[in-house]
Amino acid sequence: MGGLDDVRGELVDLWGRLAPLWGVTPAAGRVFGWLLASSDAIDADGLCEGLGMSRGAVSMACRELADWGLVHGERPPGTRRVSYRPVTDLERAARSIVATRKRREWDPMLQHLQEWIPRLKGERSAEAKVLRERLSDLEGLVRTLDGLALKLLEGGIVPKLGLKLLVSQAKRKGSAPGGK
Amino acid sequence: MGGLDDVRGELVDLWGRLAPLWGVTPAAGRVFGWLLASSDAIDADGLCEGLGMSRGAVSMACRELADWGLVHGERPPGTRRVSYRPVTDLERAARSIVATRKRREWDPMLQHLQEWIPRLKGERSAEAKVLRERLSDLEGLVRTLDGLALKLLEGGIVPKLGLKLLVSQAKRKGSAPGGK
DNA sequence: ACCAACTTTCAGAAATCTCTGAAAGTTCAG
DNA sequence: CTGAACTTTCAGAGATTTCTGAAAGTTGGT
Repeated sequence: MGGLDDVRGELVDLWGRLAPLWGVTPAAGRVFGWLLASSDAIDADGLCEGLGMSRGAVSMACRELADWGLVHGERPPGTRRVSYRPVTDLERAARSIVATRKRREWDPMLQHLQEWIPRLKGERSAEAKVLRERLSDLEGLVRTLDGLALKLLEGGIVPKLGLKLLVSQAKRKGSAPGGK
Repeated sequence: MGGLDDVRGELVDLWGRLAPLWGVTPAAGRVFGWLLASSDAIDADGLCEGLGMSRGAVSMACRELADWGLVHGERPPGTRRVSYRPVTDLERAARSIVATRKRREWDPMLQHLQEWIPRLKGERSAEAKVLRERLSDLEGLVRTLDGLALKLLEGGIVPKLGLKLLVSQAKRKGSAPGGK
C-alpha cells in the first residue's frame, strides 16, 4: 500500500506530461512509467487495468514504445499473450531517442537547407543576400549538432569514464534544479 | 520574383512543422521563419499581412519567441510601434533553447526523483526494490545529460572545434576535460 | 482446417491545443 | 489630462490530436 502506489502514480503522471515534449504521445509515456514500476513483464490486460486505458490505446502505445526501442514484447512459450518489459539499459534507450529525433528533425532541415541555398544564388536583392547568409550559418550550426549527436550514437553515449567527470563538475558548479 | 518568395514560404512552412517538436507553437515557428528571411525588423502589421495571421496570434507568437530569447523587439524612437528582429547569433539562440528545455524537462525530473527515492526506502516488496534501482539509474542518466547541457551552456555552446575536443577527451581515459 | 485466445485496426467521440477578433489596456505626444 | 496609436488579453470558434470500443485480423494448438 501507500508509498509504492503513490510513487508509481506520480511517475506515470510525470511521464505522461513530459512525453509530448519528446515527440512521444502521453499514453505511451504513461505506459512506460507503469512498466518501469513493475518488476515483472506485464501484458496488455494488465496495462488496461492498471492505467484505466482502453485496449486500443494500450496496443498503440506499446507499438509506439517498441518503435522507439524503449520496450520489448515477449511471448512466454505456451501462451499467445504478449507481455512487455521496459528496456533497462538506459544508455541504449537514450540512444534510440537521439537517433529518432535526429532523423525527424535535423535530417530534413539539412536536406532543405542544401536545396534552398543554391536556389538563392541568382537573386540580387538585399533580402536574398541576408537570407543566404543566415541559412549558411544555420547549416553550420545544424551540422555541428548533428555531429555531436552522431558522436553520442557511435561512442556509447559519452563513454562513462568521461561522463563521471562531466557529472561531478556539474555538481560542483551547483546546478541544483531550481524551484518549480 | 520566384526564388526568394518560394524559399521563404518553404522555410516558414518547415519551421511551422518542426517547431512543435521543440516545444514551440507552430505559429511562433512560422513567425521566426519569416523574420529570418527579412533583412529589416518587422512590425506586427507586417507579420499579420505576410503570414496571414491575426493580430492576437502574432502578439502571442512574438511574446513566446521573446521568452525563448529568439527575437528582440525594438521601438524606433518617435514611434510607438514595436518591430521584431531575430537573434542572428545562432550560438546564443541555441543556448537559450537548451536552457529552456533543461528547465522544463530535466529539472522537474530530477526534483521528483530526489523526492521519490527516499519515499521508497521503507518498502520491502520486490516491486519497490526494483523501482528504487531503476529510479537511481534514471537519476544518473539525467544528471549526465544535465551536466552535458550545462557544459554547452557555460562554455559558449559549441566552439566548433572545442566540441570535438570535449567529446574526444571524454573518451580518453583519466584526463580531465579541458576547458576553463 | 478449425477454434479459441489475443492483437490490431479504425471510424467516430472526446479532449486538447490553437487561432480569431474585438474589447480592454498601455503608452506617448501635445 | 486627453486622445490617438498600438499592444495585449481572452472567450469562444475551429482545427488537430488522442482515445474508445467493437469488428476484423492473426496466431498457435489440436
